Amino acid sequence: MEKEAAYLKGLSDPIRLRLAVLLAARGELCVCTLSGALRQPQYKISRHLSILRNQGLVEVRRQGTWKYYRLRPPADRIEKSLQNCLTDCFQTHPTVRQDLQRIDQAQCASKKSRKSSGKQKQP
Amino acid sequence: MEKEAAYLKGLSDPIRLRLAVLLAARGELCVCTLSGALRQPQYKISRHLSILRNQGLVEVRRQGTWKYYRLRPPADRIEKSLQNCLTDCFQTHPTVRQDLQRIDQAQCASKKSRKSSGKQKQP
DNA sequence: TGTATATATGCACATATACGCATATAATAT
DNA sequence: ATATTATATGCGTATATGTGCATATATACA
Repeated sequence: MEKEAAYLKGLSDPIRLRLAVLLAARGELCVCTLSGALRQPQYKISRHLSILRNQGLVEVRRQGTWKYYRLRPPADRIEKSLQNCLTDCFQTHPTVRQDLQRIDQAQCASKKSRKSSGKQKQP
Repeated sequence: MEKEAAYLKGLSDPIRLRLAVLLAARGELCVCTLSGALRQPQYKISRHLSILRNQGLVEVRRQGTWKYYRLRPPADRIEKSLQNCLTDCFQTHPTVRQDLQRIDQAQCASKKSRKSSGKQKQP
């Protein structure tokens, strides 16, 4: 039962829970987007993502200087059920709605005017 | 999101997770039964139950010298979904099966020969 | 009253956790 | 090579957590 408890422990911090819910909602997000959405310093987000990663909750993809995090596909019925909960139950939570809204309005580099200058690859 | 994370934190320890799953399966159990099922000292079980209680996961009923713990009815969709997971997904876990088996074979006082002497009320 | 059983808790200790700050690493662009 | 942007991490610190042991509390019974 250690494994399952560890999975839940990964979600047992407010910051990490928000991160997981956002990833469940959007599939894939980079650190700076998450940092903006939660209005938390980048180092804090990076740390929590690395905790989620160590416990097998998320995986990463690199694209240029960005790293895109996503939920790892569930390994069993329990993980699947918990991820369903992230998707189904948490999306209406006020905090989550705000976080998602900030993602949509984000002026993060991956959306911002770098596009106009065309000086960096876009995701 | 603090509240939801705290709920998950309650379940994020192996002992407490097992306790919650057993309560989900059996509805109501006393400390000595749980102590026997998990093969953990009584004080440890009491402590973890009090943690679960402080975080609103369980409630208690007293009957004579025994205290019967049960899951608190879910307060929202999230808690409901998580409790469903305890009931649906965890019941086949080897550890849980063993714990349940020990409950059934329990020689705990609430099942034992006190009944024959009739000296204490039975649950 | 005193005894037995069930449950809870004070205490000390070791370990884990979350945090902020500064800085390191990595990729890209000039 | 240098600068810029994105991300990760070492360090110190404060707090939380889980544990074991001993003991306290509470109820029931003789």
